[in-house]
Amino acid sequence: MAAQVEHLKWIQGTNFMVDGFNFQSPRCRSYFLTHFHSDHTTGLRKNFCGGVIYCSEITAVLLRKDMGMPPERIIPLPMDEPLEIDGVTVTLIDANHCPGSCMFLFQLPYKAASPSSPRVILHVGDMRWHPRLGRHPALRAVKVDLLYLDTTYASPKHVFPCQEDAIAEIVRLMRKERPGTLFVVGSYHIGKERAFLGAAKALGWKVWCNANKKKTMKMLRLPEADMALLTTVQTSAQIHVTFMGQGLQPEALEQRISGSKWSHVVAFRPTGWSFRKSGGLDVRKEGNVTIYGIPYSEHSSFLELRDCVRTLRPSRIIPTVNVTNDPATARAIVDRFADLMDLSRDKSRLDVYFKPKARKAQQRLLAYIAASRGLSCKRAADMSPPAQLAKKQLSIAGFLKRKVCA
DNA sequence: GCGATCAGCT
DNA sequence: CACAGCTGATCGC
Repeated sequence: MAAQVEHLKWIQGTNFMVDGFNFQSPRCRSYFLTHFHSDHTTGLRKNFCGGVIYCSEITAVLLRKDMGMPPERIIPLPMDEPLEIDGVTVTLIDANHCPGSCMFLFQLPYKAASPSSPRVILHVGDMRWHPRLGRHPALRAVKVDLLYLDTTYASPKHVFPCQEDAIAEIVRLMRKERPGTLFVVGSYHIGKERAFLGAAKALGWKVWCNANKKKTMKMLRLPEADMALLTTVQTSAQIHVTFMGQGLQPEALEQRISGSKWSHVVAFRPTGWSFRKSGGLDVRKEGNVTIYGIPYSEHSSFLELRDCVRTLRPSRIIPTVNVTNDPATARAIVDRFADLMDLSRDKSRLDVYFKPKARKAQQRLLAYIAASRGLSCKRAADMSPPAQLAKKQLSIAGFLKRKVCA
């Protein structure tokens, strides 16, 4: 979850906001949306009037047809084409996260930036890094000063295979099942499409999804051949697509095959969190229901993050995910992350912010910082009671920044 | 009472 | 724990 913290949304030195629709300001008339997931559209409604919204063409279709936003507020931008907005050169680069997702590369004019402030800024939104991104002409042409990074898996324990291998694993598991088995693949409103389409393609099977999901998928400009795999007639498909939440509960799966021609149901939960270091399968069996966790991820693994940072060599990084967590995660970002990413401490800095109203997490983070920087826990706890922390957001953020980056 | 926001859960 | 997104509680009007 991208934390709802204003510092992570403003692009420094500009009047631009990225995925920050809940932070309206007269200073900002230009909003940028990286992709159409609800935690990035927080504060955005169809009658949003904070300013114009720049996004990819696919995201623009979703804003119009799925959210019902009037087209005149939306400015769809093509990928890979530098354009000037308010004197800043903006380039959209595919973020390899979900359909329509993009990163924004901002290049500020020299005159606007003071020598110490960043001139080249990359906000990745949510991203799955791939070595090919390091060869992208727009990225090769610049030296990134400031990188807003999707640090969802910013710890060395998060290793998982590429998507192709994760899909191959789904296919292998489907092939070895007995006849009469229905397969169910979990999905989000947008996302995980390659997991079920890839498996269906490999096996030559049809995919059922409900009418809503099909309607959404029509907006994603998927290849004709992929769309042809879809059917809304349940009995003609051996693979069903369902929402990752309730749809993958054993009771819901049981329900799905009760009274049907299927005797068993095997479901797949495609998420990076399901990776097992032991190499063993993440599997849950209950009667005629089997649920596999598949390490199919739409965020970068730790090694991919490291490759990203080593390729781009940014002067500074602002983590946008996982900044609200417990002491162990804070340590991962502040210490281990910096070490393993091979950043030189004098030239690079990691800014750590926290969610103003995440009271428990906030207190734990303060306690951790106090402990690790030689302050007493008591002192940190005494600084402000939780209710006042929200009001003191700026000064506390400053405190954290000084302490963590010292 | 309503919409917005948030913690908690999966 | 996190993902994305739902639910129910709480806040402000």
